[in-house]
Amino acid sequence: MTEYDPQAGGPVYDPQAIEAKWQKRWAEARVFETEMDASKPKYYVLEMLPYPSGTLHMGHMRNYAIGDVVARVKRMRGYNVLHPMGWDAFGLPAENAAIEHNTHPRAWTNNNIAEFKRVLQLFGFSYDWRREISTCEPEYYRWNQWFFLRMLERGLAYRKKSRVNWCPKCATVLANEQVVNGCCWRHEDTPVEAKEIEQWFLRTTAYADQLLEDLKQLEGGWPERVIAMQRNWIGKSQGATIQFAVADLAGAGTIEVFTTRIDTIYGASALILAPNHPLLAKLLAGSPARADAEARVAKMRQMSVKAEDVATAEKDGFSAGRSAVNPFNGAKIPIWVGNFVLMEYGTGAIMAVPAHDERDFEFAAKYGLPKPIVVQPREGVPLTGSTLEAAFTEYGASVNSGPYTGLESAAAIEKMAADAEVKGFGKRETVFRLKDWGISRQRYWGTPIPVVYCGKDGLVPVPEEQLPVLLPPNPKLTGMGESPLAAEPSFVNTTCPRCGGPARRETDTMDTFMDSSWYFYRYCDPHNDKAPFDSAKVGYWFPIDQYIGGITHAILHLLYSRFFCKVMRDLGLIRHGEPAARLFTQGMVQKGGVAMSKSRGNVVGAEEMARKYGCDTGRLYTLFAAPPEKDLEWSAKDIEGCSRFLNKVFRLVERHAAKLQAAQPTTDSASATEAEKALVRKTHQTLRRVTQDFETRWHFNSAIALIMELLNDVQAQAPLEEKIRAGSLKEILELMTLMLAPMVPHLAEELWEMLGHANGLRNERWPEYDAALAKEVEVEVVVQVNGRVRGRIRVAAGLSEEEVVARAVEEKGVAQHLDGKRVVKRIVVPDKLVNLVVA
RNA sequence: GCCCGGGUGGCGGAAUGGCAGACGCUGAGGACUUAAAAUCCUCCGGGGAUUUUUUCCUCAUGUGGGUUCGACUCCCACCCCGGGCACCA
Repeated sequence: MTEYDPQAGGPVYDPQAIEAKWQKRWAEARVFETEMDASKPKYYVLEMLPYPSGTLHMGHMRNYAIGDVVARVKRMRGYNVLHPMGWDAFGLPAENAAIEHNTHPRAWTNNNIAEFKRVLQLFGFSYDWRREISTCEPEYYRWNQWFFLRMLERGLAYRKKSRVNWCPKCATVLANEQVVNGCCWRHEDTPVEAKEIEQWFLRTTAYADQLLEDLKQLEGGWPERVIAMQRNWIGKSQGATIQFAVADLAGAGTIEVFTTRIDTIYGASALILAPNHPLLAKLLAGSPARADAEARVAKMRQMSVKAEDVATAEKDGFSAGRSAVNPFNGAKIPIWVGNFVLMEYGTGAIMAVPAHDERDFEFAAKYGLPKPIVVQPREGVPLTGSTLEAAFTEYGASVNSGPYTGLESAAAIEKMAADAEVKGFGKRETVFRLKDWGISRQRYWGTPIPVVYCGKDGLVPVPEEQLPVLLPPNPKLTGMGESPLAAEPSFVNTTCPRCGGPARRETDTMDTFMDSSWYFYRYCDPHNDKAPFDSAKVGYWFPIDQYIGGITHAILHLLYSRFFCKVMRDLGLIRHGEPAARLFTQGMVQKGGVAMSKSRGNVVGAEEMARKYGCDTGRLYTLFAAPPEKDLEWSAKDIEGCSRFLNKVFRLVERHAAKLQAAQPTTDSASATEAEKALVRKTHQTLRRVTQDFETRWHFNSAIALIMELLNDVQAQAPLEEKIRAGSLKEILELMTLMLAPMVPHLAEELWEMLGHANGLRNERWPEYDAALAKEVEVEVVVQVNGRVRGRIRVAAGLSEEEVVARAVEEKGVAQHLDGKRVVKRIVVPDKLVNLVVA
């Protein structure tokens, strides 16, 4: 590794040689392989598993660098650390790439995995590679199928028709993300249609309340915004459902309406149904407006289901020609159909209260419906029908509301809901925004859904002993039409497990979020072929102590994982109710203001950086350039600075190492010079603050800055060998090395060896700072007059208040500002500051 | 519209009620060198005064108020930027 540098007269820092050397030693000594060990506290640190997509760039690298620092610090702290890595290997990009390059998704995926793994290993991340998993392997996905069957047994998996985005040219379902400006992403002139097709769903709504409630357990451990986003997504509303009888139509029954503002029901001037409301056909039967109405409904149904299109669409509606009866006062109100009423939420019908709801106001204004006022603001100008310019949606006092007139809104809601229950035309209800999780995908590269359809027995689950249902090896992939599995007769045609007769397999595959919902349990027991995992092993390692990943997964992956966790707990497989005690969402690495990604073509390859500067420098850069939770803009110049720093550290140690190898580190300061004492003090102060930054704040950027400062202080003491005795210098350099070890592990190992240690860092513990050595003997105290800095004095640490003030008032700049004035108050912060308040 | 973040030099950022701008980058000047690279040293928020390589004053952390001896930090209101959800009844 050591080339001779004629200028410096010694070996130069050669990161590639050092890194290869230590990675080889770590592998030989199996340093990062972990087993259960009851004698140590456990620590499970995990970075979200990557989708292997080609180039491993600095954005990926940052994520793993953060996790690796945590893993290495915890090891130095004496924890038994589980730190695994695997591959989220199924998914659409592999299938599209396979079509484009005329290859097989498996070949494409495995190439990418090999590439990712090679680069991760080049960076020396401290993974236990024996635990590696790949979700596209049958040994893994058979357990997706197993979980699916367990959910099917419990009624948590079911089939239903649902409204989806449909491209008529592709003849397939599109994800919301694949709808661009209302059209198919591949056929930009083809509007996406809303279509109802049969799909598999997982009943996430069965856990809506728990998913919401348990967020409280995560407070403090998860970022607030992730908790807020999940709460938002689950969207709990409490209210009441009210039954409105249909007037003048025998046998039409009642229309159910959900409302959170039952107190405004006396102001309802219409009922509005969703265009696909099941009762609509009955209401329109025999009506003269029927043909026209059906055409309008058909048009409304074609509207895109994309959220922002729906939100901005103009309100549209028509009268159904019928009326309903307000159960509170018997008033007849007309029934309308409106495009803004969603069948998917609540009951698919609303009561329109134009005076007290913005949407209803807009609808009523367009169609000339009355806007009776039934709530008045508690203060300010009362509302009148002629001056009402916008809906008043706040709480106030009920008016024109029969027996409830005069009640405050909250009291009216309570009383009216209770009365509705007593009288039997309504009940209190809680509604969630969360929908069941649609998992069917008409794609090849995913887990086959393990059910068959038999002409005689109907839907039959594949028996557990027949798992895995394997993907057919050589599919015809076109990216069009239904699932590629449907075109494989050898896959589709099977026998019914129940009657032995001919049957068809389900040809849809599972959403790949299934794969990533439970992968972290598999790491605990990756080669189990009898069960997804051994509960005892998971019991030892779980919950994940620290989960690290991008904010992009704040809802989908993390919500599905939480759902799986609760289902698994109810299946008796695990005992905990939340998968991860702490979550950290790191910022993205950007270039040109946008996240690095292959599709944008703005990636800076991690390998390229490792070749140019060494992987330790690459790691240090991502840790130093910004606090880990913030986005960071890639800078080629800043990484140069990090490289300079590590070079300086290397040269410093290299220059003195030979003389220090035999020395004993010493903390004896009796005969030390002032410079030496100051440097030892600085070292221990740095250690104290770096320890804090690692343990409690994760301010790696500040920790690195502190070590840089220490290095600058050491270098300011030239010539070092004259000013600092060998024992002290060794102590200083060793502590510096240990502090750097979690962030630049290869260089730290090399420095440690240069300092005379033969056994590497693997058994070294994180050092404790020495409070006595860190203590300042002399401090600079700031002197303020009326809160403004007027001078600084150097005094012995711990000097009494009286003495400090006595010294302070003598200070030239201070005295000048005190001249002729009376000190009315003085504030003394020991060893820090004096503030004299003068009148 | 609702819910989260966030606004500090030329740039990334530091400072968790006590010296605003640590540390790094960029830039300027210098040393070494035949030269370059590397390395090392000095300076680097604005305005002003001054006895001008000195000493000091003053303004400055999105804006305006407030609390406090003291506010980048806490409170209130507003502006701007980023993200999430969005006819959710």
